[in-house]
Amino acid sequence: MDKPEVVRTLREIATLLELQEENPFKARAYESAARSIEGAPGDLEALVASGDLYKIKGIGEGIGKKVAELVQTGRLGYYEDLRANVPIELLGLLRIPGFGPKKARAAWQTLGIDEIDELEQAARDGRLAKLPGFGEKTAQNILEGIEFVRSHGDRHLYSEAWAAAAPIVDALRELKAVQRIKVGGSLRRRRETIKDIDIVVSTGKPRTVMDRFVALGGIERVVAHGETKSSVTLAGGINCDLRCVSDAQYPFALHYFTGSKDHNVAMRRRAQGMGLKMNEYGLFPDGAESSLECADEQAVFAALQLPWIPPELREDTGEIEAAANGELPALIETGDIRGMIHFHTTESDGVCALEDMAREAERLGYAYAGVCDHSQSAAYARGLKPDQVLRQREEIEKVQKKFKKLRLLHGIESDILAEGALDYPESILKTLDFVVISIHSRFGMPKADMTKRMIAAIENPYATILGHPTGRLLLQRDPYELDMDAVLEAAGRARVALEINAHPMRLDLDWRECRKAKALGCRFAICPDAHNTEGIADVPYGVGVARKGWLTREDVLNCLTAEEFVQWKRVEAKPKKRTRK
DNA sequence: GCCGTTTTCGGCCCGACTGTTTTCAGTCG
Repeated sequence: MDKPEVVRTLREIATLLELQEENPFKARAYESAARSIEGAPGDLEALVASGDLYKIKGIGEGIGKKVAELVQTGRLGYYEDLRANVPIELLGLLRIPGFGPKKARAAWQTLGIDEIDELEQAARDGRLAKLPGFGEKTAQNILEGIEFVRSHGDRHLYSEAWAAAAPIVDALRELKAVQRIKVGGSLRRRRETIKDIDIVVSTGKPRTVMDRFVALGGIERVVAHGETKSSVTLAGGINCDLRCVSDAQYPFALHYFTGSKDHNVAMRRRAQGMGLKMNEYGLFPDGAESSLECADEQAVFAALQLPWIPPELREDTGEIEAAANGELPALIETGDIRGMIHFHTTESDGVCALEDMAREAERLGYAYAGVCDHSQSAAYARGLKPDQVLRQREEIEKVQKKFKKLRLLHGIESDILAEGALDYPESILKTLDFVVISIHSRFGMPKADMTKRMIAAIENPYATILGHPTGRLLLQRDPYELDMDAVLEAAGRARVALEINAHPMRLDLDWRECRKAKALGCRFAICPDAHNTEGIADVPYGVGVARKGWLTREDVLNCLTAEEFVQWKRVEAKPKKRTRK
């Protein structure tokens, strides 16, 4: 069993223990062991073999043995026993916001509920509200939570969909029968969540390709198995469609199945205006039987007198017009990013040491890296007290000596307190190279108060970057109530860059806000918010958001050199007096 | 179940919020 699966199993054990009302600290021990292993560099099998597993913080006698059993045999008796005691469906119910292990256990033990429809029924007919510790309001909240889960239930994170699609594409590419292959759909357009995976193949032998496709590993169910289209449900619950076309049709099919639907409609309208009919098989001059020949997607656009439009922009938000006018932006690329900004270390809630994070940043080719641990109010994340901030400065100087190419910057992720103040006095803030300001508490404030709070923080002269501006967790938590326009305007005015948090569950700022923000004079920072070395590799997800938001390298702060990055606010913030509305 | 310059037992991150209670439990970050 590999590392991700071991981590998942440990997390599931923690949840199962909570459901069984075991010692809560025991559950937490499994949770923290899972986190440690997730962040531990190196091959898990080797760690087990060498015994170095036990050097990892949080792994002792008990869990160590269980991890070894998992790695070596792929099974774990302890885990299987736990699962036998609790209906597995109950775990799924915990996704409902406000419905935690205690409530789930109560509903299950007294009413026998282990399934979402039953839970909804009990919430509606009043049975739930009668349980001790429940009430009318709780039942109502659970109904709303169920609604939320349902409305997001059939969608998947971009990162997960990509992880599911890549091995399929790799496997099919090995077939001789496959001439060209590419992922299309919302995945190719880099939407933040994905409903299903679309793969387009050109081949002279569709039957061979389709037969191989439906026989691939990791498929739970074959929904359809035809010559031009097959459809399967993968083990993770994601649907995957495969389309086979001839090599001549491929560019048209790829464009068609990349979408978006609205983009396609607009493209067909353009084609029509030029006397052409456009569909997934080709571009047909009026009355003609056969399509124009286009060797690739570029040629399809050229036939409509357009430059190639990057898939990320194909949302019918003016990209065709911009293309026609020669005004498409030169979209930012991952390689443009020079600074790996916003990561956590073992000082707060990260699982890797500063030096390890720096080493990985250097290996990935970054010129500088900005550490950003949590501030003192974030007690749950072991936020840094003022003296720890000062000590971290010394630590950075020490570690810096070990690096020639990489420059380390000292930042902090300061909580925005309830009234909009930052989490340290000026004497501490002024020692830092930059300050990310973020909201981690009091999410439920009324819109007006939240907006005021946010703007007050933005106007703090030490604020550099507004962290995960909407606070959303994709498929889990909605953004907080906020007058985003007012916030963007304030950020533009105060020269506070907007973070594009690249964590796959955040992707926050939303791409839809980027263009608006840019028009208001805002700049951006694409940050991994990494809590371990592997998290640094999330940066490209953030680049995807920036590209969808029409951003270029000039818009992004951490495309600057380290010196320019540090000086950006100080130098350019000076001139005019701040005008207040 | 883990951990240890308060070390082999007794702590374990902790405070806010919400809704349920009539002083607190559950959830969340």
